[in-house]
Amino acid sequence: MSLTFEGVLADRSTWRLDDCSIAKSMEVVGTRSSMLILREAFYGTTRFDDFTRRTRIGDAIVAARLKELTVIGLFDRRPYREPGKRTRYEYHLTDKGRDLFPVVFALMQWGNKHLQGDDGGPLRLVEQGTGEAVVIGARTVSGRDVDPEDLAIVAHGDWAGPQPS
Amino acid sequence: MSLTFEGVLADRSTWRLDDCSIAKSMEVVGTRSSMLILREAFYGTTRFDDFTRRTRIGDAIVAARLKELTVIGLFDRRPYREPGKRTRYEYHLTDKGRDLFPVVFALMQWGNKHLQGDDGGPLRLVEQGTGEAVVIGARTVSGRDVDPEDLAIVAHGDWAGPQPS
DNA sequence: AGGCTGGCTATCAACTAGGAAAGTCAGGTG
DNA sequence: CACCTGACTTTCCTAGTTGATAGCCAGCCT
Repeated sequence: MSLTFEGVLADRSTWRLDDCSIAKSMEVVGTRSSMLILREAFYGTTRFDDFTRRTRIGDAIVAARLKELTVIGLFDRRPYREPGKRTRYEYHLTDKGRDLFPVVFALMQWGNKHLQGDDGGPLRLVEQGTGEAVVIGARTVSGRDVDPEDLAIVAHGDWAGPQPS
Repeated sequence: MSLTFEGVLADRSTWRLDDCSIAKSMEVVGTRSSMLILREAFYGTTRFDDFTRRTRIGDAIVAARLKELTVIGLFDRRPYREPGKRTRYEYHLTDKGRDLFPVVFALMQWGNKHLQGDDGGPLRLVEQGTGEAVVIGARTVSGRDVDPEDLAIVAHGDWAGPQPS
């Protein structure tokens, strides 16, 4: 499989990628600790000590990452107060953070398949209710699955539907 | 959104994740340089100097990564020879490497939406032929889209379809 | 008031990622 | 044969990630 380039991109020797979104994303969330904290957040964790216990990452790093991810806008920091305790903060995923869902679970899916024993790793994603296995993959906005062979890359603003050949 | 845990996982306080596939995946491909090299590989690049030019990563790092990713089994190293040149090697994605497709393009999708200007970044994925926009997301193996709200996590071997309530 | 607890903060050291630049080496060219 | 080129390799250096350990401080408890 290799992707097809459409339009102005067709000749690969005439352009180079400057503003790569993949590179930018990696600079924001491209660390093990960020990913594990995000994993926990998807699992419903919101409090500092739960993050540290469940990820087994040191508290200094968790504190630094939560701050950083909050500044970037992946977490929303909300005060809460338990009876008899002072005010603390909970960290809730924002929409921007939730949108990382495919990234985090595509990593899990790949690790389950290729880095674990034959059992396929400890956890799996299923649909609630039916229990049907869930996969992270490509589909068109209208909901059809897309075979990886049939994918193409276009430049922004360089596509007006299929061209007559 | 936070995921539901099914079966033995239901009480979050009784278990801790040891063998996390996300952590394992990040240790293998969790660097900017690996991701950019994979990006180029999906774009069809196979040769050393094309990787260095198109990713703008130094040759030392590209060499180290290609070797490492080949050892891990993401690339297959094949000799080739151009007329008047000596034998060189091309790096082709294996199935294991190709399976990282959702990871790489989920990162691109997220970066396009959240880290670029209003234009949404330089490149987009479409279906070849129809030109319809493509998204990376969750669906059941039978092909239905799954709303992130309706996802659940189960432990391996701990699910036999929906239970009577 | 004084001690304790929990959520951070600060410091230090080990390790890794990455850029730059020079070195190596097979093999083709003059 | 000497030279050159392209594909790496090696070395050096800087910056960032991580773990470990210790410190800080608000506010509850006695």
